[in-house]
Amino acid sequence: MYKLIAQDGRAKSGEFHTVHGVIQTPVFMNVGTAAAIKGAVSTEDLKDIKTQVELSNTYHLHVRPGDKVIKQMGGLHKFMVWDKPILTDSGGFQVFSLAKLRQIKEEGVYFNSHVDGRKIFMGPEESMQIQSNLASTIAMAFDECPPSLESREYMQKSVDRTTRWLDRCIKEIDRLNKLEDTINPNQILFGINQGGTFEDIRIEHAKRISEFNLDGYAIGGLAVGESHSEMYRILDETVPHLPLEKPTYLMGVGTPENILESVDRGVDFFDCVYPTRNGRHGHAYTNKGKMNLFNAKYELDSKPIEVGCGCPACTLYSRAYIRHLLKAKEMLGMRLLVLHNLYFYNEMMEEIKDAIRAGEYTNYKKDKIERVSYKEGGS
RNA sequence: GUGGGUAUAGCGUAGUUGGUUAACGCGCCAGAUUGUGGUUCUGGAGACCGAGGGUUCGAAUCCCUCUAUCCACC
Repeated sequence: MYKLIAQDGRAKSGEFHTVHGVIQTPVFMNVGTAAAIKGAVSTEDLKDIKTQVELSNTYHLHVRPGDKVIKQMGGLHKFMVWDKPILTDSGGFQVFSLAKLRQIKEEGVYFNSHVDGRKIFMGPEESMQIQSNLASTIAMAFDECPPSLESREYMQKSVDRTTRWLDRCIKEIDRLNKLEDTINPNQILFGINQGGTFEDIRIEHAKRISEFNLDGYAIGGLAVGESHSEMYRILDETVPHLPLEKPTYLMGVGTPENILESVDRGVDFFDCVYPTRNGRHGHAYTNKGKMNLFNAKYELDSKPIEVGCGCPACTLYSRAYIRHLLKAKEMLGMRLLVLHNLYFYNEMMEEIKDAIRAGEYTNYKKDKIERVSYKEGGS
């Protein structure tokens, strides 16, 4: 399924073949939690901004509209009219991010729905069943994502439980893929490495989950409060213990700089809310740093967000107009920024892929980091 | 013309029986956000309290005059 095309140092580029098409890596998966990219972006738009993979969320879709509704509608692909790969996150992160509303036990997690407060139980089997109903291309294992400041003792307990849960996920998805009414009988499963900032726990866990011979492996529980240098240290230590000939997915990361650094450490799948959330909040990513389109200095600026950018926003609209839309709370303002940011990320991933395949990643990375972290954005 | 009310930041308001650097919302100016709870969160600037005079140790608060404005009645 995964074909390693090139390596440049530890940076790797591959082709991941799925029933919904080929993914060229490194790739940034565009986050659409509730089966939609926030900011009024349609799946039609995604074609214009080079989206390869859309990411949705098991927990959120289970709560609303319900995974059984989506199954009856023919699965997530049909439902949202998107025929390329979809990855569904397992709901494990919500255990962590909705921490005030949960109880973790060996069998799984008890949530209170954030929509109507009703009690929900989700364990490895439930998560797999929901993801099978959604019929995503790639399902994620149901894990626990503990805060990085947890004690070593808790972390070890949590990671051991995540391993037992992975075993149950594998058994359940194998069972589900063989059922007659399964929409995507070829659904594949990625395992998730945990261990906080304890590198020995990380390494041991990476070795253990690698033995399961899954189609891909993710690193979770990073970018949750620890410093960048700690995150990079954990990647330095952990990634070599995950299979080189499988996708390596760093969950929830990150800034353009985070991505460039993580690629250099062997990661080739990413996702992050930054381009969408920051877009909704008026921030644009450019090769001259980050811009805040709310700023007064753009009031009479007739240039596009980024001169030379081929995104749907930059090919037509001025900074002044987008600033006005944002100030007036017109939805189009958000939409244009989200389109621009996703295009920027997707294009950067393409550049990264080309650089690795050309053996020029080191120079590319150095130059790109300098550009994206330029402070006086948008001149 | 007569009677009454109101004047506090760009706008709308709060300021307790007169008491140290006059508060709040919106707006304005910035900053945050890492497997998204969809207009969020955190800061900042900005008013010598309509003008002038008086009472008082001390006035946005009390008194007088003026100005502006609103309401009612002629």
